[in-house]
Amino acid sequence: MTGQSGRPSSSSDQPSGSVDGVEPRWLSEEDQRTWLALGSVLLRLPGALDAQLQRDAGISHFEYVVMAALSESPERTLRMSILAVMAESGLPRLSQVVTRLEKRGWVKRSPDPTDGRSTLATLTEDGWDKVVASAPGHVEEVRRLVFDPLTKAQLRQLNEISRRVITVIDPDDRCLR
Amino acid sequence: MTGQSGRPSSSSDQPSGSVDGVEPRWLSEEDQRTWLALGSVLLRLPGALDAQLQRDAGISHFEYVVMAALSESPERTLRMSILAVMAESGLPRLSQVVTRLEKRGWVKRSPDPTDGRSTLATLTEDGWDKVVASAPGHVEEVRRLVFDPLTKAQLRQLNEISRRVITVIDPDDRCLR
DNA sequence: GGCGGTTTGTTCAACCTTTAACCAAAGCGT
DNA sequence: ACGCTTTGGTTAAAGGTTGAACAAACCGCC
Repeated sequence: MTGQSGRPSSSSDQPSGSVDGVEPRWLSEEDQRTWLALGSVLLRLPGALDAQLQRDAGISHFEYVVMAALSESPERTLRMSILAVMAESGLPRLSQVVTRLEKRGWVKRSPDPTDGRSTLATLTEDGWDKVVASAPGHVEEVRRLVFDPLTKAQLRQLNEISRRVITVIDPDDRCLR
Repeated sequence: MTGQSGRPSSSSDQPSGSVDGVEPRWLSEEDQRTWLALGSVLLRLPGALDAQLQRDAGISHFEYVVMAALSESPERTLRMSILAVMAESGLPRLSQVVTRLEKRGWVKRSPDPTDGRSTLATLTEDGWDKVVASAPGHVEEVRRLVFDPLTKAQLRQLNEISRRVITVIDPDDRCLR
């Protein structure tokens, strides 16, 4: 119930005599149901993904994303700022996660020779093994929760729907390529 | 980039000679793009909603949901445990948020006369005013980010898609009614 | 070459969430 | 009525995230 947009069932219901000038366009019954369902997905899908990785691999989804991004980069290395963009997180958050991963021996930091300000994060051999070991289970879960229950047509729609929503939230986004 | 399922571009790529027996079914190129886009929505839509409410009303999305749920209940009152289910949160989280809302004068607690264990949360007059004041802006944002950019057909699909995903995550869910 | 302004990254503090422990009241069998 | 278990809720501690402040290095311009 993230959604349903909590329109209090006021006494002055549908009529257009609002206090502040314009009467808000409330959601229709059907739209409310849609919003309710979407809200639930928004709230639970990330949790479910996290749970699987935590359970089977002992890492958070975010940690996985960071290591996965490194694993696909040349030299398995990325600058912190680039990595932050790819992981859709701020620098502080990334910095602490990398510290955590470094302590576990999966990532190591090194100064960038070409730019004294920036740091390079590199996935270690152990880190690569960790990603390889974790990926199948994670992919399987993604497939089970999202791709298997939907038809091909729905997946195409889901792609287009997501794309449109993102465009509104952040018009200049790298996710659209 | 929550998603893309971080399949490390291994040297042993598509072939089915896996170490642990079964080769995972990787995602197709197109599915990866879909997953990437969905991941971005999962990550940013909640943030965008929170941002709007924080900016315009000074409350979090969760606080709004709690108050909205109360505003639609008889007597504007709900038992904590029921409210927790409706807000899709655990009791501890709810308890602290209600404490916060109580301090702001928007909610008050009272013991349940019919059951000495449980507590009733009631939306005060001020709380009701707060919800009424916040709702239009929130609904407008939901509409702007999700409903306006999508076609009627896409909204129907989105409803069905969400429903299916939730069913897999949590087969016995009250959201389906 | 040196000075201001900007980028990059880390650290610190405040806040929120989650997990576990805890207490009080209710149900329930004897 | 007495214990035992279950349910409802709060509290305490631990972990993670966000925002502000800070240090270091680069860049452009004089």
